[in-house]
Amino acid sequence: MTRNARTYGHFCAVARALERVGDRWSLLVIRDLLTGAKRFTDLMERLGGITPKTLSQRLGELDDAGIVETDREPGRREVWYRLTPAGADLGPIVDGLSWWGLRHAWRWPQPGEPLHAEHLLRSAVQAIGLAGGDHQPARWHFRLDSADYLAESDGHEWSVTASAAPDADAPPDVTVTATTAALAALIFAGADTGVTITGELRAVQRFHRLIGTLAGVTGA
Amino acid sequence: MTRNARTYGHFCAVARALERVGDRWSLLVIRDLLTGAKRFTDLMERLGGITPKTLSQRLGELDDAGIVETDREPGRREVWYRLTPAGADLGPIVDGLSWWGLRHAWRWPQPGEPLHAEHLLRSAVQAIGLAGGDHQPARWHFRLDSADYLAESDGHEWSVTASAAPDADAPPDVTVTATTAALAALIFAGADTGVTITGELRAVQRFHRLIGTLAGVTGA
DNA sequence: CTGGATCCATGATGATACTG
DNA sequence: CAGTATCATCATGGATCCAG
Repeated sequence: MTRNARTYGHFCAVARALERVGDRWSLLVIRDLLTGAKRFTDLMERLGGITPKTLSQRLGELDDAGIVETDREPGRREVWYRLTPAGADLGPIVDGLSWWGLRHAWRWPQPGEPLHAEHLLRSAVQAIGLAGGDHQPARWHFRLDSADYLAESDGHEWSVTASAAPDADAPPDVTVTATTAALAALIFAGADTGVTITGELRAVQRFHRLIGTLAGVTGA
Repeated sequence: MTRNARTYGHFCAVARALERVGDRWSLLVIRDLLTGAKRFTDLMERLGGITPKTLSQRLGELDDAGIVETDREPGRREVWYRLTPAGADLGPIVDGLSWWGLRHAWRWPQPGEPLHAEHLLRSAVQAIGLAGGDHQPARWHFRLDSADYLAESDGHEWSVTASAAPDADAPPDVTVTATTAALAALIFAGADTGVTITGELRAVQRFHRLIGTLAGVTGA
């Protein structure tokens, strides 16, 4: 096993935290689990560039640290990884990094740089929050490249959930159907080709108003 | 030079941020600059365990990234490093890590683990905030191992500043004189041997009440 | 097919010593 | 005081392979 037990040797809570989540890739694994439980290959797909060895190692370390739970059921092939409550408490830190990255480390997509729906949605809702938003609840259902996502606001904070099939008990305000690339074009360039938005007129208008804020934030 | 230009290749603000501050030691350098500008050797002392080579490399990368500013004056030996506004914007992330570390990654001091006054004060004020505090402004002057620190609250957020000589225009509510080890003993074990606290009675009582919260937080 | 493990190359970090 | 230089070690990346 020989788990990475490198420490900083500081009696300091920041150093203690970084001993658990400061390794390369760790916070990105947590980022992708914040939108819901995933399998090894789901994570491999989102974490483009990670090697299976490193992912396996990180999941093991995060499990040891009580941040990730491994769900293996006898007779089931799939292994699901999910955040523990302690792992979910890292949400504000990931959001903070997203906020800072949007403010100070923005870069347009590089050639050949893969774009994942979840990462796009995270940036988008972060930008809405950064721009002030409108402090109203919202419930937006996205169907991108045949996968479902839910972006919702309680009027205060936004969150993104993956694999959220529409729920009859809590219908979305708007439903957006597109490819991830088409949604990116809408958000960054205002081009709505290939994007279908349904919902009540006012809700759709509000969606357009709020989603338009990302270009402004990054252009500043 | 050959600066570390490793990227994640994700079109994602979190990954963009981690490309700049995700390397080992980077956020600890930022942690120590958040309390004020420092020299190379000041940082070496606080970052126990870092090698001069790594510190030099990190400072160069953070300077390139616009997070740290290097202040060299001709004819002066000292080089001062300070955070830029973009660097100061990382404060909430460091505070978030401190909060999480206090909650989920606490460990009592290991044998031989050095304890730095700044790190102790950061944990202490973080714990006060975690425990709820009392949302009153405060201004506490510490003189620990012959160095000055100021912990202050605007009633909402706490901050720590190093090398803050007492300011006649804004006198502190309480003044605490001790060694770092003695203050740690007060905070963690309630032992006030070797700690001198001066100020108005009510302010001193409040200090004792608030500083007593850390043991409770970590014991939970 | 998913969920990894293994081997090797490379690059980042650590330890120690030394210098302008 | 503010770093560099050198060498050793460890973590990560890339490719391939394997078991259920």
